[in-house]
Formats: sequence, structure tokens, C-alpha cells
Amino acid sequence: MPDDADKADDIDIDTSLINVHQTRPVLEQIANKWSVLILTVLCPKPARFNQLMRRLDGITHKALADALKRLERNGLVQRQVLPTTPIGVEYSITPLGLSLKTPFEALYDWALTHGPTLKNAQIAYDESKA
Amino acid sequence: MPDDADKADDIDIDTSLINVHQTRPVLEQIANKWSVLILTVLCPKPARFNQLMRRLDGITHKALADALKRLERNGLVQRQVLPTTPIGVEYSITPLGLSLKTPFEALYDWALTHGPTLKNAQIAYDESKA
DNA sequence: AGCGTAGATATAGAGGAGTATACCGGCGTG
DNA sequence: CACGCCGGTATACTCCTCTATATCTACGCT
Repeated sequence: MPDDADKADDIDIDTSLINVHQTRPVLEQIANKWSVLILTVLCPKPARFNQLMRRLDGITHKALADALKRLERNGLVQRQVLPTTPIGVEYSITPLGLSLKTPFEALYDWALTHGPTLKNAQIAYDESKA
Repeated sequence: MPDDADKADDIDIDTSLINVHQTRPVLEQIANKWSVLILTVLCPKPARFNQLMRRLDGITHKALADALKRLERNGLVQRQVLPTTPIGVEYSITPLGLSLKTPFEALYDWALTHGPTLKNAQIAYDESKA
């Protein structure tokens, strides 16, 4: 049995180790489309619920409510009830949420620039399989 | 009816417009935990199926297969069958996938550094609701 | 009183993604 | 031969997300 060949394989695995146990639960919470889009909207300045719904054209009432609740639970956005007339709830970004600005902006920009390329790749793949 | 107040609201919406229609379908494909982790592993160098499964400790056989299929469909990774003995399938990153390296690395690093903060926020939130 | 707005909640159903498990096929070794 | 390894598929079940829709409270306007 060639011990050396197997050992070389193991060394490669160790050197490029990935902290799945540490990062996976975090990515599970933040790596989804609505988190990226909501934080991108909230970064420049706070917004109220229905304002968010208008800007995130196509999002459902419940989907937005759920996404905001998760973001609030994770300490990325802050919920504040305004004493305005018709009540009013303002969602603003927290310092922790702001630290996600750069990564999320990069992701948003990537989606903007490489979106067409991605779509073409999908079409090519689907046609090659058909 | 105060027209100016409504107009001011509309102006705010226009100035910070978000291209949901363009970015949402893209983020739907790439913004998920396994895409980030798989591409992070594949960035330095290609890997075979079971190598990936060992590094992504905890991922299911099927989950990895599905994720790789989606990444391949989107043109982010390349699948190549090796004529080695026991067969062998190597997954490598494409130029398009490489353009995601910076954003995904930023996300991975964020998960590493801010993971504990996130966890604490969750605990605090859950306790305040209990 | 009746209507509109703002935020929230509830429900039912569709669909995607994940887990667990078993199986196929080719090839190697004991 | 019987077994394990490698890549992959198939199945069934669960869980989460999204959609669509309806209902609720509180306030203001006409």
C-alpha cells in the first residue's frame, strides 16, 4: 500500500482547512437574497416597512416581515416604533449590520455586472442537457 | 391633500433605487451557504467529490451533489472526469467563479470574525422575548 | 360613519433545500 | 469471492421559505 501518496492527500486537506463548523451557522443566517437586498437598501439611511416593500419590488408582506425579524434577531437591523401619526416603524442598520456593507455591496455589484453572464451559462447548460 | 409631502417620499425612493429585478434572480442562485463554502474551498485549487465532502464536514452526499450541479449550471465551477483508477471527478473553479472570490472571501471572513457577536445577539433577542 | 393608511398576524399551499438511506457500477484488495 | 472505495442516482421525509389572501388594530380624513 503506497503510504506516501495517501499522506500527501491528507496534508493538502489540512493546509486548506475550512472552518465549516464556525462559518456554516453564520452563513445559514445571512447568506440569502433578502438579507443582501434589505441591508443594501438600509445602508444609506433607515426606512419604514412599506417604504422597504415598495423598493424591494415583488417581495411579499410576510417574506419581508420574516426577513426583518431574522435580521433584528441577529442584531443586524434595529426596529424602532415612531410616535408619528399612523404609528410608523423605522428599520435602521446597526454597527454590526454596517460591517456587512462592504461584502454585501460587492455581492450586489457582482449580481449587477455578471447577471447576464450567469443567465447565458444557465441557458447553455440547459440546452446541452436537452 | 399635501402633494409635496408625497412627492418628497417618491424622490427618496427614486434616488436610492434598487435593481431588484436584475439582482434578485442572481442572488437567488449564488447567495447560499454551500455556494460560499464550496467556492472558498475550490478557489486555491481543484478538488474531487469525496475530497470536498471531507472538507465540508457535515454536508450530505446529496446536498453536495445538488450544490455542485447548480454551480456547474451557473458556470461557476467546471466538472471534469479523470481517467484515473477508481474513475475520479475533479471540480475546478471557472473564470466566472473566480470573479466571486473576493466577495465570498469577504463573507467567509465576516462569518469567522463576527460569528460570536451574531450568536450573542441571537441569545439576547431570544431572552428578551422569553 | 365610512374609507384609507401603516404595521402586524394567521392560514394554507407550493416549492426548494437538507437529511438519511439505500442502491448501482467499476475497480481494486484481502 | 466478498468486501470496500469512488462518484452518482433515487426515494422519502422533514424543514424552511415564499406566495397569496384574509383579518386585525389604531389613527386620520372627509
